[in-house]
Amino acid sequence: MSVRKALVGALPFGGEAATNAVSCTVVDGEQLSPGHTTRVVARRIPKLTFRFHFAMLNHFDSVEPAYIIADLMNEVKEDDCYIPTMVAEEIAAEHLLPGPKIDNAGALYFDENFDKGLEIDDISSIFHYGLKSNSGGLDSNTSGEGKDELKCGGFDAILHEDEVADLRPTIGLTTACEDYYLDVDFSQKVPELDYHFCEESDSRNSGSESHSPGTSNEAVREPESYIRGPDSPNDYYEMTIPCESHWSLGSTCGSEMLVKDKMGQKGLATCDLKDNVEAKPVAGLLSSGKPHKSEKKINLCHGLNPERVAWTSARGKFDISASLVGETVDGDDLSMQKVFTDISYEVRKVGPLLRQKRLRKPTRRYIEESSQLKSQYHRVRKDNSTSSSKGKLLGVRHRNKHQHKGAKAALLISREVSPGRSPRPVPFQEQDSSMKFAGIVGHDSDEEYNPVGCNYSMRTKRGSDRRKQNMVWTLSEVMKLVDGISQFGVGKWTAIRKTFFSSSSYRTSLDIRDKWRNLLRASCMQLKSKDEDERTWRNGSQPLPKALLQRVSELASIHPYPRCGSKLSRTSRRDLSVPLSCCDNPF
DNA sequence: TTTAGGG
DNA sequence: CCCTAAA
Repeated sequence: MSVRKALVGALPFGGEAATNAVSCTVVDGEQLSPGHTTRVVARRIPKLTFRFHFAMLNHFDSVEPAYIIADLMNEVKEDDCYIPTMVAEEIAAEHLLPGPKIDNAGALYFDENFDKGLEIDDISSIFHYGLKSNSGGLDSNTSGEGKDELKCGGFDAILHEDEVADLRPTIGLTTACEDYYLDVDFSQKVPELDYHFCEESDSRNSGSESHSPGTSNEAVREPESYIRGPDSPNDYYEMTIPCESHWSLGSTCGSEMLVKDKMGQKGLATCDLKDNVEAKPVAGLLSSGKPHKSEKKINLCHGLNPERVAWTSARGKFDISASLVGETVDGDDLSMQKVFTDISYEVRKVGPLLRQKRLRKPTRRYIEESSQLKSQYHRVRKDNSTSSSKGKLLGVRHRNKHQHKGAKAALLISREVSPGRSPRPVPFQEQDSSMKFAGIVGHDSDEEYNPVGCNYSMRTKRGSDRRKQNMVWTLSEVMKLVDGISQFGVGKWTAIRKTFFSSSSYRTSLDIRDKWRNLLRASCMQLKSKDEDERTWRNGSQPLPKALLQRVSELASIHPYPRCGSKLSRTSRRDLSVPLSCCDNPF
């Protein structure tokens, strides 16, 4: 049996990818890394199918996608197994098959016949221009014969149907999926799933109607697509895309190229298999139905960023089948929206991830920013609910908060919904100094605090929305802090937070500790200058009651702050003209 | 992950 | 309020 090699795509391990005609399910848990091989199960599925892990989308450093260069057999039968070869070499565009036309600038053009190749009858030609397994370069042989470099010795390790079914549940298993459909009736979901196509692949695939957009098969599909966040970040999901993918990216890794979808819309795309994928549609590249007037920019990165991209491929090039951007909503919740607006797909919760990696909790800043974006996003959705959902593009910008190692990636998602609407997230209405008095009301109702509301202040610098929050400490909060100190002592900030600030999620243990340190200085200062306590509250805040500060001093003597010596006293000496060391032993 | 220290 | 180091 002749074995041909084709690029299957980039997968998270444990994932599933598909070419246009053959889906490839990674069935073992080996981490896909360059040079490694893994078993996949090939199926004929007239869809682009891949499975992905939501943690990829949700967390910064969870799963590194891998890239599969699969060796496809000449004639792939259903449930055939083959061994893909993992390669890491770049794929040169000039080695691509003549299917897409390549000009001297490296631009790839896909004409109308491009999608014809999706038909199963043409699979031999699809994968004819495969990749050499060892070199990673494309086999430029055009004789029509594939290489036999990879024997089918792995067939003795063929997984059977039931084993595969563990990874690929049927459509009936959609109970968990329902939670992830947003704002759309469930009846609108796409009923077709890969297993259905598997069973009738031969008959369906031979006809062109199942591969042409706008046909009856396509007409029933719900164009609106979105992905809802997971209830558990360790779950992974399956996304099925009909193979009527309208556009494809070339395979030149690391270089920019011009791509053109079948609708004739062009775009710039940059592919870097290791680091990122960037697609800059020039004019409606990602929206074949309605070209966009304004340019859209989409950055799709994996690695440290929550934006992910999944690939499928055919004919030795990459086809970006879906592009996802992440947006944390509340904590670990996540909301996704695909970049494609003209291809319907659905996301199903499949099951737990094969291998769990360490997850990093999104930073508070990230959560706040994303929730901000979400609120804006929903407003935008509402405003545009009557208009076509097509054409929505996500401009994704990510930035690193610092250039340090570890790169805490914070994500800025700017959405362009219609020309003229600002793509930038609108910060909360900036609060003036009046809010600083709002908290000093004396009643003990911190639950009435709305962290995103009137008491939330955000300092925004032009261009870069730094989320700085100035949550004014209310008197009741200070009292609760004092109570916490008296109960737990100094240093048990988490216990204090959980006990006394459980309703104030915006008060972290670090905030509490910082406040205590400030209270120490304040109480110390008050003791030093008893008669001019008002002067020091020049910042607009009202002074704390002397009794409270007195109690702070008492608690400071009982629970001395650790190492209250050098630096803190120096700053307090500078700022408040009072050495903090006086608080160590006020009595 | 929490705490301490410093800015 | 932020950041990092250290535990």
